[in-house]
Amino acid sequence: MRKKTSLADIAQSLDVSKTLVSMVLNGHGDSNGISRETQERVLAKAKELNYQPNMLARGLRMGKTNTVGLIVSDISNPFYAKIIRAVEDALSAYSYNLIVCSSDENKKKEIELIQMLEHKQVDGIIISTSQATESELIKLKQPGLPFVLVDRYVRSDNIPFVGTDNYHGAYALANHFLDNGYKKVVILSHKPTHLSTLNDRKKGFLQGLSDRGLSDSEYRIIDVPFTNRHAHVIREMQQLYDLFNPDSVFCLNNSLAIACLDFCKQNNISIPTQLGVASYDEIDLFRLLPTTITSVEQPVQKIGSKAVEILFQHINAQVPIPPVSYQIKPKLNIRESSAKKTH
Amino acid sequence: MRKKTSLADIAQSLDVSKTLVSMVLNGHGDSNGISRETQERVLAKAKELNYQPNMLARGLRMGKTNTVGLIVSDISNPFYAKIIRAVEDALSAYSYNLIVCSSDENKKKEIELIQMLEHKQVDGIIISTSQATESELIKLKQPGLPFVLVDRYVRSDNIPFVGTDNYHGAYALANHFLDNGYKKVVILSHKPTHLSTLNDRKKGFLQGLSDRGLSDSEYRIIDVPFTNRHAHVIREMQQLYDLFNPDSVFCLNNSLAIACLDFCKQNNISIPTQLGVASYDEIDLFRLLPTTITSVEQPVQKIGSKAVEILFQHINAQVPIPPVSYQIKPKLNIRESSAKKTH
DNA sequence: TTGAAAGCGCTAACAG
DNA sequence: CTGTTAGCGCTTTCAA
Repeated sequence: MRKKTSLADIAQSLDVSKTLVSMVLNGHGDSNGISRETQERVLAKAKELNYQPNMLARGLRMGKTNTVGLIVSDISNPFYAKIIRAVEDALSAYSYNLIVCSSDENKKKEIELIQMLEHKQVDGIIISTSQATESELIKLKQPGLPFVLVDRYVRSDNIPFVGTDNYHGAYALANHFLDNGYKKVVILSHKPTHLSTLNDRKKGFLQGLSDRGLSDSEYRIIDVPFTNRHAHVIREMQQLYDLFNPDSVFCLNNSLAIACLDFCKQNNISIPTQLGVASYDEIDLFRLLPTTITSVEQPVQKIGSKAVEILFQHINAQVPIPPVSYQIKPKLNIRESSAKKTH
Repeated sequence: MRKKTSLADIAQSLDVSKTLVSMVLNGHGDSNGISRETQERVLAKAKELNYQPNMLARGLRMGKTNTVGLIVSDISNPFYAKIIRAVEDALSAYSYNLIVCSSDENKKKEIELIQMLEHKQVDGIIISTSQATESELIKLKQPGLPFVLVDRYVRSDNIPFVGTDNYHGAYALANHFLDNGYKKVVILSHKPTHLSTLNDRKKGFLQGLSDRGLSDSEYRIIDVPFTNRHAHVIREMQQLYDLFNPDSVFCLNNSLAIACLDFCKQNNISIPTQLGVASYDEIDLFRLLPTTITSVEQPVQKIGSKAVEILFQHINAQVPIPPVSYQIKPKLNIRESSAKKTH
């Protein structure tokens, strides 16, 4: 196992300086007026010795790693998996790579991850935070390290954000429910609800209901904890179903929707004849089920690429630039699971 | 935007050496006999100046980055998303992080990614390769850089591998199909089929059929390209359906299964009464659909953790250790989509 | 108990 | 056209 070849090795075996080799290998040969011939000797020798640059050394020297960090609550959630993919693709155009991390909705873990990324000297961080407030994020943030929030925002005018307009997405869905005759609605959400996404969806939906005159007695909210959410949904839906006798359910994210479908399955509740169902967040299979599932679909591709675009504006900025916020309109996929009520 | 604090800053402001500070901060204070008091002064000052270690510098010096690379064909595929999550969790026990990359079944891209990871000095690489042979991988591999193959292997005794026993998983499924009376089977796969996974599944399934005396005229194989696979599946299934009049389909991975479900949906083909369906690879929703989908489920958790375990055996090995292969048995989820044939 | 000095591999002023 | 030098921030002999 021979030692890896470095710039110095090439320089030495050619009897030139490291500087020269570095210039040539980085394509700055011409601009530094290095003779054609010398350049070719360098290139040839580099190939001969199978030279592989050491990005650590380069990064240390240049203060730049061409790596960004991405933190989400769970990379195996299909929604985040797609965001990650979109971010990866957008980054590759800049020759950047991605360190991904799952925070499991755990603030402590999230903070540790941010610090770890800073220690690894990433050039920027994209994060779907589980923090309630900006203060902790700001405190952590090394001055000058670009942050972009995706999906979830925190009360702040100091950090750029890219996400969807959850409020209006849910509002539109509420109208759709009412249009189709539903009037005893269950809202399936999480607690503690410090997440901007869930809060906005809930607010938007409730506003939608109340704007059409639905009274408080005509809906119920179920808030399940994040841990063991599936089982909680099943149990609480079970209880509420007999008590409240709902005609529809609005699931505030895809995990909750899956759990809700499981509940229906287990209890032989047919959708939509016995229960109308809609989900925030799309899953590929939703449009392929025998009964297709109504959903609010977020433009994941767009979110990812926009987040990267903004991140690079900050990375490349000479002077601090003001943070911007993008709220992209989601798309309402009206499908069979929320068909006009017949019962 | 003040400069970040380094070891030197702490050393200087305390009038001690960088050496000492380094020792203390790495917990080697006691073992180097540094006085309790000095240690505390260092720790206090580090906190006061908000010292954040620079892992680049440390990595350069130590030849170790505490980072591994993971390459799969598409990180947004639910199967890989789960593998990634499992790997991430296993790595976090070692305080390691993960750079993830999608190769899109593209050899050239894969090779570039491997090189990029080597340049970034990752301590090891886990890869679900799209290469046909080991030669290219071996050629790339810097001597001493640990590789572990997951999911897909290449003909080789030189690189450790962790995956499932695709042959027997598919073999078992063939038996299940025959047990339930299916006898005109479509096998839905990809071309070019250089992937060990698809090849083994196909072989195992065909062997299963032939061991029970099914003749060549009683099955058909559809091989679609990777690009635009969904549309291809729909089109080719369409054609074959009328011609061959199959009673069942075995989809060799989850993307193909989704496309197949779409085909059935579009053509109002009811599962399983008109067409039995099974998928290799599980998707959460499969067990929640009104008609649940039979699948061969791979132990993703186990694959991820085992791959990491093996990787670290190699990373920590003083002398080269022989590569091992793990083939984990998959689980056959028999569900409604392949119920006993009645027509 | 502590420090000096060297060096990981690279790039960038500056000098010739 | 090319080389010298310095230094990014850290760890590690070796010496005191």
